[in-house]
This record gives sequence, C-alpha cells and structure tokens, in this order.
Amino acid sequence: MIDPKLLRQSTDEVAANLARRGFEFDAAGYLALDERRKALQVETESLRKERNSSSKAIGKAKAQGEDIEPLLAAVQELGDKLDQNEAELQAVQEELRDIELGLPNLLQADVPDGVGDEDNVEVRCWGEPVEPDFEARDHVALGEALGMLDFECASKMSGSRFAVMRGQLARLQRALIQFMLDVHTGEHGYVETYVPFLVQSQALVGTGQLPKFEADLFKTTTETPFYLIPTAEVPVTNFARDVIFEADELPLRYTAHTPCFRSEAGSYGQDTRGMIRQHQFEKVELVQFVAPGDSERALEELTGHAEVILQRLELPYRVVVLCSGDTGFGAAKTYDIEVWLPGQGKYREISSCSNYEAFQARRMGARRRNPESGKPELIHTLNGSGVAAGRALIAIMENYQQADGSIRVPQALQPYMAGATAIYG
RNA sequence: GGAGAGAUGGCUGAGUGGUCGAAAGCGCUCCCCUGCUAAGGGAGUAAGGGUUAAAAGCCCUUCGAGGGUUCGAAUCCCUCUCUCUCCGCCA
Repeated sequence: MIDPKLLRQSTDEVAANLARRGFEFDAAGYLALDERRKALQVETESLRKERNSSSKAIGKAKAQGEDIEPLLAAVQELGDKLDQNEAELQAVQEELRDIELGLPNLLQADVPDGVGDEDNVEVRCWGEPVEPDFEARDHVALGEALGMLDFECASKMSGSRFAVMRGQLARLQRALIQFMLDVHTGEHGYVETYVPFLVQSQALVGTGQLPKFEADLFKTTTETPFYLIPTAEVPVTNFARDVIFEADELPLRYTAHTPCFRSEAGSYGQDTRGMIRQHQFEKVELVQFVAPGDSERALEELTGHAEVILQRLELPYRVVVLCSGDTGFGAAKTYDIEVWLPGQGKYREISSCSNYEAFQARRMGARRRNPESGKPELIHTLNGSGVAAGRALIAIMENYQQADGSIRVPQALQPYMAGATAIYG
C-alpha cells in the first residue's frame, strides 16, 4: 500500500510513477472521494464529541439527583444523525481502502523503463554456458529416459502441471533443499523456520496477493476459506504482522522450505512441457525485515545470497533488473536471477528478489521503534527465492547431463547424496 | 469430539453501567539525592486516526474479534476466534 498521505499530497508524482508500470491511477476520482471522507470524518468526530460530553453531563446530573429528562431528549436526535454519518463514513473509507489496496507499489528511480521481460536489463553474468559435444536434451527427455520423471503418472491423480519423481532424482531435489538451507542458515545468518502451508485471506492481503490476484491461488471450500500458499513469503512475512520491533532486533532474516501452490490462471499454453511451470513446486525462500534506511543495501545482499547457491552448484546464470512494466505488484525493485538451461538454449528465471519497502509493512502493521524519536515507524520487507528447488533440479539435469543420458551430481551436493557422483538409469 | 476456565497497557494484575484509556506493582526513560556495587525520592512511559505546511495543542477510536442494548459499555446480551486444564482420539 502506498502512504495515503503521499497519495493526497503528491498525487501527480504518484500517478506519474505508476504510469511507468502502465498503471492508470484515477487521481481526480481518488482526491474527490478523499475530500468527501475528510468532510464526513470531521463532522462525525465532532458529533461524537458532542455526544460524549452530553453523556458525561447526564451522568453527573444523575449523580446529583437532578432531573435528566430534558438532557436525554436533546441527545436523542444527535444519535440518529451520528448513526447516519458513521455509516456513510464507513462506506467511504472502505471505498478508499479498496482503491488503495489495488494500487501497485511505487518504483524506485533506478528501475529501467520498459513494458515486458524483453526490456529487463542485464546487471551481471556468472559462469560460461558450456556447449556439450553431443545434442543437449531437455530435462523431460532426460528424466523420462532415466525412468525417474513421470508426468503421465502424475496426471492420473492430479491432471496436468504436476510431476512424479522417483529414485535418485527425487533424492536430488531433497539434497538441493537441504544444501540450500544449510548455506543460508550456516553462512548467511538466516533463521530456519517451519510454517503453515494454508493461510487465511488477511495474510495474503498483507503481502499483496489479495485482493487483486485471487485467481492465481488455490482456495479451500471450508467455511472459513484457506488459501494454499503460493510462496513461503506469505506466512514468513506475516511474522511481522502487528509487531513493533525494537530497533536493535533488526535486521531479521528468515528462511523456509515449503511447497508452493499456484493455479497459474492465464498461463495456459506457456511452458506446458515439463517442470518449468507447475501447480506445485518446492522452494527455499529468504525473507528479511530491515530498518527503512537499509532496504536498498539489503536487496543487494539478499540477491547475493541466492547467487551463492548457483555458484556453489556451478550453474551459469545472469542477474537482470526488472523493467518498470515487468516489476511485480508490490515490489519497488526486483532482481531476477536466470539460470542457463542448455535444453532450451536460454536463461530462465530461477529466483526473484524484491524490495517491497514499506508496501507490505503498511498493509500488515509491521513497525519498529525509531531509536531517535522513540516512535513507531514502518519497517521495510524483502524476499527472494534462494532458490526454486524444482527449477534448480532442472538446471542441474540439463547442465550436468552426459552423452549416455546420465547426470553428474554437482560436487556441493555429493555429501547430501551419500557420496554419489552421478545418477544413472 | 466432550466438559470447564479464561482473554485488560511491555509484563503481572484490579476494575460488573457514568470524569476508566483504565488502580496497583514490575519493567523502562529522564531528573534529583547519595555514595560504592546496591539503595532512596520525583516525573514520565500504549497504538491508530483527524485537524496542521509541520509541530504543539485539541479532538476521535481502540480493554481478543464482530454485532446488539443504552443518552453513556472494559463492565449487560448474542455470535465467533484464540489460550489453558481435564477426558477421548490420534502422527
């Protein structure tokens, strides 16, 4: 959520910033509605004040044994007017909030302009894509030939966009997760967490998936609906809901391995082959809570933490900064890490690291006590994949494939694979 | 799943219709005194919002959540949620 004060006072600047995303903000409409809110609120509060003082007077008069009948009559009409005003005010406030919840975050000044992913800007590149001296296969061909990756089997129970893995391939994914968690907790100062995979709507409003992107989520039909988490960002970031941190508690760094569930509405036809885009996948997530002045530096660090994983796995990748049109709803700035996939002959997203600044914090009341003023202020939140396990698995299969269809195990993972150096069919 | 108890400020805990946003204690901050390892005295100490260019001040809201009764609700009524204890059941 954008600071409502900023929305009122610098409406044109806000509108111009949002326009960089291709988002059209009806500034005039918003301001008109806010004017109505202001008038109603001032009036309602003064009515309440009147009622409060009258009630006190009645109490006093009664205590002194005076006749309170005339006082009661005077307050009576006031109550009706107040009820009406309160109802009207509430309606206007809800309307304003709906608008505010639907506005994307302001972009940082250094986010490049652009419309789609073709306009993202490469920031750096690591490793050299190696051309094998045989025809590179993609992970589907490799996995199926090994007898360890089975989409048909998955479709029997769950339909499309699910996978079944068996044997050493299933174990390799587990090894990856274990490895990533060990690096982040042991070397990058993250606290490992275990969190619910089902959350209620207010948690998703807090992180920004709701109310706008309900169609991308799986939802239960229980009386109070639960949503399957689309990312561990949702439960972990909500740790900070309604919390006022002491200044010396920050920064806080949390990591979690969870499955992620996405209905991927509107993605039909894209990546229908293989494990790139699934309804269910495993991910290790990184989340940070930092002081408002520290988030830009924290984003660089967090992105670096995700990069370390790919470096240890010796997977070539590049980092791109997302352009204005491609940056996600709540993010002020996002780096995507794209790993080289020989089977596709291109770089594909394996991690997305974003600085949300106060966008999520404002939605969920995440604050810290400012050490100078002693007053609460909104913190900044960040998160990034560190990294997506399913896609990392694909990257390993395709980058470590041998001419005979076997797959070498990256050195960093061998300790997690009982010393195995390769996977054979 | 069954039975009971509870939810108040950073914490403990009082408060059953009227100056209660809330006693007291603890904690914390500042000041004073004292002087030596600890003690004494005083003051202050919730959050959100409105008004303001901003601040001060003033005002509104909030005692688990939502609704109701009332001129007036932490206090009365209804619904829900959560926590604790016991029983049952389970991983």
